[in-house]
Amino acid sequence: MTTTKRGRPRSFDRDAALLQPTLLFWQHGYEGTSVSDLTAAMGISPPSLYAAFGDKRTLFVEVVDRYGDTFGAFMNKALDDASDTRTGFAGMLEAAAVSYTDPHHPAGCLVITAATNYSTQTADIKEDLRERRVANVRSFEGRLNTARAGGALPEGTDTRALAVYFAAVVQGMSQQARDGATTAELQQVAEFAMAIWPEPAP
Amino acid sequence: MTTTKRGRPRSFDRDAALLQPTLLFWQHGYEGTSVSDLTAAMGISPPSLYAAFGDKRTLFVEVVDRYGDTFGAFMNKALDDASDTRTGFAGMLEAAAVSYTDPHHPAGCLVITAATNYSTQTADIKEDLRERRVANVRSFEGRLNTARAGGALPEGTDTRALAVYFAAVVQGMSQQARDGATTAELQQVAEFAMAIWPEPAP
DNA sequence: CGAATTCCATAGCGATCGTTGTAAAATTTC
DNA sequence: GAAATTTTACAACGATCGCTATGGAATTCG
Repeated sequence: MTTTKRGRPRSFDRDAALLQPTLLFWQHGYEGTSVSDLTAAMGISPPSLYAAFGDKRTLFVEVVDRYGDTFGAFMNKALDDASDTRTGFAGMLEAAAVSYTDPHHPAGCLVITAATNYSTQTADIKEDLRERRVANVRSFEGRLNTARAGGALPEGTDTRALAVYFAAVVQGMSQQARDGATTAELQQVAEFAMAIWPEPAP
Repeated sequence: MTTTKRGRPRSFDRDAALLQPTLLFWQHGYEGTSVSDLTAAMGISPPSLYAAFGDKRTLFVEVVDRYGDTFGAFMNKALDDASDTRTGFAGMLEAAAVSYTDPHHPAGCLVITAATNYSTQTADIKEDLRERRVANVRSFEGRLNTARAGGALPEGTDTRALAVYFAAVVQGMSQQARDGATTAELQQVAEFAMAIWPEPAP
């Protein structure tokens, strides 16, 4: 028994409209993007934005969540799909090199760059993104632990340090992409970074 | 024939007063730091700040210049002081691990983080910092070229890619420091990163 | 001393920030 | 068609932004 929704219908596709805020927050960050910028890019008025998405913070969090499921999904996908942990990390770095320099969207990673500058009022936003990055490092560490337990890494491997290393490389690639590095340059960086991986036991 | 300056003397030490803006911009970034934040931390009123330092942009640029000569000087110092290029880069990464996690000042590097989020009005500020980072990559590349010419690196070494790699590692370490990585963890990252260096000819 | 000069704090400028009150427009229900 | 409901655009809210006009306080010169 579903009845059609009453009242004036929304004049825009809520889901499709999320793309513009994503691109703006990605390029300029949370504080660098004003509500006026958002409404202008989306072609709607402020009350429509607030009715559909809540306030600026709520919209931002929804954008970040969605980013993780779309533009940012390559990371876990590469790690999950690989046959072994080593090629998983190698594929993840390679995918980052391509994604971070894709000309169809802003350079780098939204989660890394969108809230590095923050006033006192927006400290919770930067904290939200920080926690996501920290969780990602821990995810790396977990995968490396599994690999070590399975014999794919030497017993004494410091998986924590290795996880921080890979996270740093990814974040450095994001920064380099924003500074103008090319896809080929970042692919070289990705390849260089894998030199750290301990030789597989023969 | 120097005559004493007339008029009411300045009530604060201009040079010493620069530290507070440095720490604020370092922690919160250009747009995340308001003039009100600055004057409150410096203990002076807005007209005093504008008379002594010009507008917010001018103050920021002076802060960045000064940062390069003080907190950020470790980088070129480590590279310059080393006996060979390899230990130079190793020492630079090691110094970054220590400096970026020094509890006496904000984590990470001001040049990397202080203007990643920017509105249309402050695009020139982010561009200024970007150019400084790009210049730094080129400086890396120049040092690596010298090393290759001197036989310290194999003839076929892609020094450009290697420079981008080291820049990415440094920037990733800065990000990790801001996210809470410890000195020891970053020192491990620095050590890992040097695994890329080609074996010296015997 | 008075005059000139320089810096100080108060207070407020216009612009923009994120957000919302109001009322008209557009739809479904009855 | 009338009532109910939801979205729309216009306009404006208080707060904060970067910045400055004004006038008093503190110093040196003559």
